[in-house]
Amino acid sequence: MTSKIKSSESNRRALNVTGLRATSQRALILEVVRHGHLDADEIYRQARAKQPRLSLSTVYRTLRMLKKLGLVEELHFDEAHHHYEIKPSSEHHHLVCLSCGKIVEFECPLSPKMKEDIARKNDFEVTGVEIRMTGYCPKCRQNRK
Amino acid sequence: MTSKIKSSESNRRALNVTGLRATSQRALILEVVRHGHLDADEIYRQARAKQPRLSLSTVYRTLRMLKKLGLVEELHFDEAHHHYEIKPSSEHHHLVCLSCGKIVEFECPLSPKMKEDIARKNDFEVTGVEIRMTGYCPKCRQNRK
DNA sequence: ATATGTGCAAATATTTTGCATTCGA
DNA sequence: TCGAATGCAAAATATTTGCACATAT
Repeated sequence: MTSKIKSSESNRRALNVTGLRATSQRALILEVVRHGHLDADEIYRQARAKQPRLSLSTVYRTLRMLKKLGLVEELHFDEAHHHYEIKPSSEHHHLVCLSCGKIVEFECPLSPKMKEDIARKNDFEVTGVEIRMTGYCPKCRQNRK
Repeated sequence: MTSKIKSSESNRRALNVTGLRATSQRALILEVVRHGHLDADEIYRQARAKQPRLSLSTVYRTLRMLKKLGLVEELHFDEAHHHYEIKPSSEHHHLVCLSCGKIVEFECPLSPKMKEDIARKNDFEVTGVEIRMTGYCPKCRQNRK
């Protein structure tokens, strides 16, 4: 298991590379985002447990910047707000349980082929692919019965 | 070209089938949604041109209901709000130009295979698939040069 | 006639911004 | 030191709700 100190240092390093100031807030937010597919408010709540004076504005500002830097990705699920995750090294997609909200990531070997296919057919330069599937996880299917 | 009267009647019929009241507002909103991938505010503005007393609440309420009935689908693009479209008879997906916002629909022959594959691997019952690609349309690529 | 739907205004939720103060480099 | 980042409060944007009145069936 990665120690807190180690990942905190790695977050700081990640920030330094960008030329931006490595503040405790940014390192903390980055650390929280590592833990899952969270929305701004959840990130805020979790982060405030460690740094009570943190403001929600800072969370939003930091997420926007991390997104622009390509360190985190913004996900668009059913809700009116966004979710965030650390930008995955390899492209991956999401399977969302409509009953419990659980999010499972999956890889899609067919994706590159699909991307190329669609790009050619529509004469687009395709820069991103996002696949979202919805359905019911094993646990929720069982509870229904 | 479909006449206004004809499509208005067909909208009314679509509503009657559901057991709900076919009000002029609902028929109008359904009619506007037919025209493209619009967000609530655009639908409101276009609809108000024909029915100035229409309220934005009614637009939201109607969209929510049409969604629940399965007549329209909610799309999740980059923005903080939603877009809506008439529920397509065959599954289709979206290609969004990051420069001009143009939305192109596409079919994905690989989708059923992919769906089955992911469902099996994750033991999910998959009910929906949404593929969103982003990139640059031919026109915008040309303007850049 | 009556339950359902609408408009309006106000509430709620989400995200952004202005500005005085604080803090990292 | 000094420009960049933060916190706070207020604004902007998106969506929902309560209630009196209107309307489809």
